[in-house]
Amino acid sequence: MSEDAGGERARRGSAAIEHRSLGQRRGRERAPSRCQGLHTREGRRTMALNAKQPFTMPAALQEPKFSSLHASAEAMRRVCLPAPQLQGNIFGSFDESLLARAEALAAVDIAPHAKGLPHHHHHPPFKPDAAFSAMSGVPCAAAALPLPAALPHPLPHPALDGGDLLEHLSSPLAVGGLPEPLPPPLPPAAPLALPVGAPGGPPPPPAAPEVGSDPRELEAFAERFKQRRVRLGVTQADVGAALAALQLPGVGALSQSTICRFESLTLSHNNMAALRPVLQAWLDGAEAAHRDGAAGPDLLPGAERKRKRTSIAAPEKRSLEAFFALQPRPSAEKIAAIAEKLDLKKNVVRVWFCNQRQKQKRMKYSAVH
DNA sequence: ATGCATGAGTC
DNA sequence: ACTCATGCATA
Repeated sequence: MSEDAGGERARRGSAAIEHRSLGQRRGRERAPSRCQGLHTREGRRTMALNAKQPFTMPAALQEPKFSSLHASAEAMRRVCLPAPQLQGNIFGSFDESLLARAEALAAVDIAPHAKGLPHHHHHPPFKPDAAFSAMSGVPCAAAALPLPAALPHPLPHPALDGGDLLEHLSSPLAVGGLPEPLPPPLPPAAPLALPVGAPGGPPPPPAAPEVGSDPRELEAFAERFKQRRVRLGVTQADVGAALAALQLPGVGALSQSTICRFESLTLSHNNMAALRPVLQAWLDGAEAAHRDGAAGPDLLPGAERKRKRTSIAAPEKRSLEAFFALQPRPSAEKIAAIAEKLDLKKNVVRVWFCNQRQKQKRMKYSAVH
């Protein structure tokens, strides 16, 4: 988080907004439940290049794999989770108990973490692929997992052990890969706009679906990608913006955030797999252009800032984490109760839980082999 | 690099 | 109301 973090920020402010693309809209606008002071935005491009896209992707990129993989994962989850929460029964119907319990846990959490470090956070040692079973409490036999995933202990049983519940942080960082040592030279030029018809025939048909979705492979690619990007002297934001120039069907620009997450493997497995071919394509083009001596980029700065970000204070956050350990998927009622207890908007709490769940499904350390 | 958020697509 | 892919704002 250093090499480009600094210089990269504050460059462009307009890249991908406004794209409202191709008849994707549905008449489904859910009632915005009394907009509770939610920040609004104007237009957005909202087209996931993931699955379920009516329009087509280039043959090379179009892999039913995504949609089906996605689908099966979802299906699995549904099949595996119907079991009602165990704890819920244990503690009876008293939300009070649950809340009190979690609060107690949160209170006991004497924050022994080094606050000074930019890296806070203690993630429960969730194995990415174990998330599914871990969440149900009743693991549904890893039988059908699309990935080689039979993982051991999902998670210490939540409710019964407040002490270390939030504490343990065994970080078995899988360092498996030993990618090429970082190349020393670093030419300044930054070729961004690649010719649509990339010369030199670098169209590597990622034909084999398995290849693209192998966690190990993705991890290696992400690392390689980053190194080569840096080598080209291109920032994450630049890459995201340049993606639009590729003009791949269904692929517009991406944000610095997404590129960053790709490189750090903090995206879902599906997302990683879907993005890989795209970034591969950009890389190929960029390097080719670089060889041919390309012109510098011309990014136009300027943009207006707006939306304010609500931030949840540490104590509240600790409580939320405790609640989450007890119940990753609280009912609306519980969410409301929690929100009231912590004096947060219900929606904020709801979103927090959603994001938390999403976090668990991320790839990080996917050297599960 | 990440936290909180939006929106489409689903269930 | 949830999941997923994404992004703005910010530490």
